[in-house]
Amino acid sequence: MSAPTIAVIAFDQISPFHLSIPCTVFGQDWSRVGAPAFQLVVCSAEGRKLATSAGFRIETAHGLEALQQADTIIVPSWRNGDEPAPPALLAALRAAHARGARLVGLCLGSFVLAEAGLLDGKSATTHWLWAQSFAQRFPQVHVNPNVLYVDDGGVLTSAGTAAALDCCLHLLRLHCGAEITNRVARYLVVPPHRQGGQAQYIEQPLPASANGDRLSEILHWAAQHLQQAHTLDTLAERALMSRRTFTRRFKQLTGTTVGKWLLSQRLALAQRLLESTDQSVDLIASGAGFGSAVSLRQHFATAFRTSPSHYRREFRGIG
DNA sequence: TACATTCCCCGCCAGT
DNA sequence: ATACTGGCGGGGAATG
Repeated sequence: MSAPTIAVIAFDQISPFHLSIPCTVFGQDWSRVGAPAFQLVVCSAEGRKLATSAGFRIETAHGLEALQQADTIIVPSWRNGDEPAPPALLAALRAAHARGARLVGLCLGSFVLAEAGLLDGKSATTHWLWAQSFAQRFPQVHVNPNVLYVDDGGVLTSAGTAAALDCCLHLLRLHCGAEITNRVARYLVVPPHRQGGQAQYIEQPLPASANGDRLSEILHWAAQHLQQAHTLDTLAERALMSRRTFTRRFKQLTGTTVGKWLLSQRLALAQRLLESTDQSVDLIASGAGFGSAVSLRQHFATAFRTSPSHYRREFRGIG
């Protein structure tokens, strides 16, 4: 059986980052970890010589005719969510879909697939910043802005920028299984299967440490002392504010609420402990400030759709 | 699973 | 007038 052909659509003003993700996963020689070879073709609907958004130029070897042989076609992004795609590209995507090719829209590439009508009635995702305009422009598509990627029967879409890597690893997994994919992921130094949505990346507070700002000091302090119990009142007192002012200023600064922020910090710490230690789930629960292991499991499941021990196994690449 | 209790979020409004 | 503060309390979620 010949190597599967993966086609990637380059375009004028493409971001090198977006282009590089599918090229890294499917264009590199992964034989050292046992992965099969792919036939990677980068093609363009807008002429062979293209500018990138980073200023340097690239030249593709193929035009749209290369899509006729592709088993999988990846649209790695688009210039923005408002700009229509070339009709010839849309037609080529429809034709490929009709003959059974797998289609992938990474990041804003989902707009192109939707414009081609290939997402009608299906579930899809896109960059969270564009999710709303996507939903308005394509009401016939079920947008889920809270996941890293969606695989709806041969048509895949992924969320913002780095989620493209999760999506491409998922594709790789379909081709050669979890074990080899985990080895590739390890080589790339990313978690083999990042769980959970992109919601956690939307307003994850990196508290701007304004000088003399009492509040950001508290944030740092609390993040360093997650194992102990915190209540609104103790934190507010520490910040020398009333409870009401504290909650209000907190929301202003971080974009989230005190309870949610504490929870996400605790979950992140629990993840780190699961990844880097052999402590029991019980120990990790109390170490991360959860009232009990049950409580940790509950929150872990809703946030990451998996259990702590499963997450640990997955991370270590035995899954 | 059902329940009681505690805790949290936030609109509202009066005070500074 | 304008901006910020903080007490109150309903609705709701988390906890044990």
